[in-house]
Amino acid sequence: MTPYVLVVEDEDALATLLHYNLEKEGYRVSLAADGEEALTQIDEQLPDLIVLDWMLPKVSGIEVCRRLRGRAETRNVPIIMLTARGEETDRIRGLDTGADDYIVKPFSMIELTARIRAVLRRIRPGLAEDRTRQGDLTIDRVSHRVKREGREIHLGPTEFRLLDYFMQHPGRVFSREQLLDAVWGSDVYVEARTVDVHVGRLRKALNLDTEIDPIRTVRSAGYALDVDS
Amino acid sequence: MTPYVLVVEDEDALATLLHYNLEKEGYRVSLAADGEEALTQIDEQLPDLIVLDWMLPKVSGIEVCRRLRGRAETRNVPIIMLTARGEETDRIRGLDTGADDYIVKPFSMIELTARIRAVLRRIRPGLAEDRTRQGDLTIDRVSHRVKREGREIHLGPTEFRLLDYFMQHPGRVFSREQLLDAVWGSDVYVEARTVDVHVGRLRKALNLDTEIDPIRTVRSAGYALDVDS
DNA sequence: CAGCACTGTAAAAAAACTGTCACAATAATG
DNA sequence: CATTATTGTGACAGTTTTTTTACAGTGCTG
Repeated sequence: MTPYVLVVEDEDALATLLHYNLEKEGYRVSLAADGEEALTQIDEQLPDLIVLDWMLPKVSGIEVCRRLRGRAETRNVPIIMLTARGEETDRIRGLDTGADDYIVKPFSMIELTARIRAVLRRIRPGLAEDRTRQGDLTIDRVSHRVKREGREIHLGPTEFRLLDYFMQHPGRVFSREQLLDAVWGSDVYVEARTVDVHVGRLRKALNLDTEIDPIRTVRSAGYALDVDS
Repeated sequence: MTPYVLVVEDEDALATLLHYNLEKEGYRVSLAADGEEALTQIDEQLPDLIVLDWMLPKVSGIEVCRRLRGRAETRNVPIIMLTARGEETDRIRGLDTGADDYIVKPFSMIELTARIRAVLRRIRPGLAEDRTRQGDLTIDRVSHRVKREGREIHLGPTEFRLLDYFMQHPGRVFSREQLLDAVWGSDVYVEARTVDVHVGRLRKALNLDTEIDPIRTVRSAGYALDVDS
C-alpha cells in the first residue's frame, strides 16, 4: 500500500506544488487549507504522514500538532513542520511541538522528499527507498554516495541533489525552471543558465571514465537522464 | 531470537526517539505511554527488558516496578529506570525500587544502548554484542579499547562514544545535530560546530600511523564512517 | 594544590563549492 | 551555407563550509 500523505498548507501555490510533486513521488496525497479542515480529514482517514504548515488560519499548525498528540489514535502519526526562516525556529528545534521533523522555507523538493523518506523509514521500514539504480548509476541517499559501474563518484551538494532528482524521474525532460524549483528551492532566485553549468559539472564528474553521457540535452526544452534498461 | 524491549515513556518525542534507535540496534521494541498500558502489554507478552520512565501518568514508574517485582513471572525481567537529574536519585541509587540499572536524563543513545547491552549480558550472555569490527578498526565496549590494525588507540570519552556510534552505523551519514543527539544526549545544548572539533580529534587519534582516513566528510550534510567492504 | 586530561568555544586558515559571465561550440533553419 | 538560437565551458570572484589552532575552564588524581 502506498503511503497516504496529508498536506496542510493555506498558501495555494505551494499547496498545489506539494500535491503535484508528492503525488509524482508515489504518495497518495490530500490537501487541507486550514487546521480545522485538516482535523476533519484526519478523522475521516488517518494519514501515514502529515506535512503541516506552522502558520495557518483558524487553527494554527502548532495547535493541530498538540491536538493530534493528545489523542491516542493520532499520537503516532509522524508530522513534518513547514516553517518560514526565523519563525520561532528554536522552539520547533526543541521539538516541544511534538513534530518529528521540520523544514525551513524555502526548501527544495529533494529536501522535503528526503525528510519524508527518513521519517517514513522510521515508521514503516522498507517503504521508503534509500537507494536508486538506473542503468550503471547508483545513488544512495543514506550514505550520500554515487557510483557508476561500481566506481565511486564524488559530487558537490548541488550536483548530488540534481542527480537525485533526475534519478527519481528517469527519462523525463525537465526545463531549467523546473529544475531550479525542484533542486534549488521554490523561491530561490538564480539565473536559469546556472543550471547549464551544474549539469555540465555533473556530466564531467559522471563521465570521467566512460564516454557515454547519461544526461541528454533536449534543445529548447531542458535536460533528461537517460538509461538504457 | 532478538531481544524484545518494552519502552514505557509518556513524553512522545523521547518515546519515538527511543523506539527508532533501539529498533535500529536490532531489538524488537514496543511502546507504552503510561504505567497501566505497560502492565497490560507485559501481560500479553513478557519483554526481555523494560526501559521505564520514573515519572509516569496513572501508575508511576516506581509503582510499576514494585508490582512487577511482586509477581513471580515478572520478577526477573530486568528494568532500566529513566530519571531526570536530581529526581530522588538517591532512592534509585539504593535500588530499593528493584530496578537493575538507571540512567539520568539527558543521556546519549550510546550510553543507553551500553546499559541495555550490559544488563542483557547478565541475563542472556552471548546476546549482546560487546565488540564491533569494521575494516581495520575494532572497538571493544567492555574493555573500552579501540584498535586499528592491532595497534591500540587511546581516545577520550567523547571520541570513544562518537566512534562507537559511527561503528554501529557504518557508511551512514549523520548531521551534526544527529550526532549531538546520539552521542552527547538528546537535550544537551552544545554548539553544532563542536562536533567538528571532536571529529577532528578522533581523526587525529585514528590516523597517527595510517594515512587513510576512515571518516568521510559530506559537505553540507555531515560525517560518515567508511570502510572498504 | 599542582598537574593532567578532557571539554566546549571562538577565531583564523584552508578548502570546497556557487553563480555569472564571456566566448566557443553546436544545432536548426531557411 | 550563412544566420540565428541555444547550449557548453573555462575562468573568476565571492561565499559557505570545514579544518585547525589556541585557549580558558573543569574536574580529577596523586
